Amino acid sequence: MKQDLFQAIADPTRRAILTLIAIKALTPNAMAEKFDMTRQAVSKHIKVLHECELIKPEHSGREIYYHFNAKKMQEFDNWLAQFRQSWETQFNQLDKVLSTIKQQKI
Amino acid sequence: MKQDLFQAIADPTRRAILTLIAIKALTPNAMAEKFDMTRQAVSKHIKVLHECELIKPEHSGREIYYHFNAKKMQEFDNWLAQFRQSWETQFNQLDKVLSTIKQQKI
DNA sequence: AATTTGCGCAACTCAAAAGTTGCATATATA
DNA sequence: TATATATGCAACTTTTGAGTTGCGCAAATT
Repeated sequence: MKQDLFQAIADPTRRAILTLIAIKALTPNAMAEKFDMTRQAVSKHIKVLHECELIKPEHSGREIYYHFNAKKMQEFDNWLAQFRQSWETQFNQLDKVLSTIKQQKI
Repeated sequence: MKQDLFQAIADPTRRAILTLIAIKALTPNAMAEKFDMTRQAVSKHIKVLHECELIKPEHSGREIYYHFNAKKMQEFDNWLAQFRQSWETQFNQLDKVLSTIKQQKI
């Protein structure tokens, strides 16, 4: 099943996995040691992250190191872009209010 | 129930609502007209978005205009910050590869 | 005052997702 | 070759979430 990017990062465990491997690639076992759940549960999260290409496997013998795929995460950044103008506008309006208050004080 | 910010944007309908009201504040009825679902279904999405403060209500008689809260959306930007270094690094590495290929062509 | 309209809340159904146990496969080690 | 280790897959249970119907309340309209 093709996984949705937003769905993938909705789970706290998966976000924690991403934070971990953004620093250093890890094997499923290494990840499982960090969380209070079975290896299989972590393995399912890995599957979701892999299917939406947020992580990439690197095989090394019988171990699999999963790497963070920054390129995919940028899609989230691109989605956020549509709102950046809004928040800049709203902050400009806040600036206006603040400077108005300032003037009233004087 | 206190809603999770990432959970809130996991649903496509909720993302569509955010995109809509980032342009112009809307009432629940106005939103429901845009989607092929009942007003109550939209109302539940509004509840989720409101609980995590991604939207803010403005009462006007019996109507409620929901506004986009840009400030809250910035928290995603803050979360993404931890990955920015990763993807700049990964793109620098791509640049290296590309310039290596370029040199081989010459 | 009676009716319509806009909205939220509660109970319910149904589907999906998180987590478990058990098993199969491939690689490493004794 | 036998055994231990690393991983993925399938079946199952439990939890969560999306959507519906039905209801009640408050504001507007008649």
